[in-house]
Amino acid sequence: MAEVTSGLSIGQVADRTGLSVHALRFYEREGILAFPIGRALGGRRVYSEQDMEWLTVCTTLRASGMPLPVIRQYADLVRQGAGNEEERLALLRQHQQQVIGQIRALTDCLDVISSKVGVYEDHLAQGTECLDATASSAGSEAMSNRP
Amino acid sequence: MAEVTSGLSIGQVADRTGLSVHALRFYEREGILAFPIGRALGGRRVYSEQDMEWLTVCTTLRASGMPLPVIRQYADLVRQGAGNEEERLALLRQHQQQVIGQIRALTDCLDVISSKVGVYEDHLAQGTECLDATASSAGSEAMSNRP
DNA sequence: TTAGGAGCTAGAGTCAGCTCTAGGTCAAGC
DNA sequence: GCTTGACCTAGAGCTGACTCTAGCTCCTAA
Repeated sequence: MAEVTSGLSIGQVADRTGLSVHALRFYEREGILAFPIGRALGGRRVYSEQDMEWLTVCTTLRASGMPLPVIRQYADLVRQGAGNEEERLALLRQHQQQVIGQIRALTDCLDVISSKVGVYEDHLAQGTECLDATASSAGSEAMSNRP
Repeated sequence: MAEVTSGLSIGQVADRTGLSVHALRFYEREGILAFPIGRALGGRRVYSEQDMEWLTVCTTLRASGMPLPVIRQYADLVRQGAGNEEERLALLRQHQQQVIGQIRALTDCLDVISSKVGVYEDHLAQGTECLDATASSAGSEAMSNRP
């Protein structure tokens, strides 16, 4: 394999992606990177534009909760080259649905949390004590639902 | 301490909350539960309505990413009783902001993922091969931005 | 020419959040 | 009386995703 002379060092890539140097090496070992990283004289890694783009994709997938084994699967498909686009699309669509689900779940949690915040704000504004031990609006609602 | 006779067994609570029996015991050991769980003859746990409400709060907080040490902090405040409502409110508000941040971040990720899904769909619909090796829209955009 | 800094590999360690195991109690049903 | 099943405690083990260490190389600048 020819030695690469232009590109970014692992430290520069760490700075730009926000990943640690350790994590970058770890990703490579784990087969998360779609393309073999070039090497300079002395065996140092040299990252190309394409590698940076791929890392951006990886960090997006990771940040949205895709596990490393699934990212590796996707990287494998990309590495194999043209012809498996349906599979890649299926994988992405599945993750898309999961992210939509995550957002929905978080939004539901946010509603509960916001209503608890509201309950505490009201109590504090009125200078009253919280009657309910957990000051949970769910609790008070459950109470008021009783006959 | 008096023995409790009415309430739910740990198995029933596990069924209702979706937490495992192991997790319920673990939470108790870790001080996650705001109130001491009653015990029946033989030392078996008996969960009250209040415990169930608290567990609902806990699962909401956990599901939205609050770490166990923070939930314990909150439980400590609740255990201490009235007088620290400002602290509880501050803790909840901080978490509320974090959840809002999480939703925003996930929404950003979803945009990227959806645009990649779109790219693949277009390629497959047109029967063309992906020119870009990662088939990333970000990649093609970067290309078209070049002079 | 030597000190410092960035990089290398292989492999061990860490952390959160459970999850499981071993070895026991206890109540109900056959 | 015996088995079964749900529960108990203390503590070890597991998983995912890094993160760190030891011991090395290589380049650059004083």
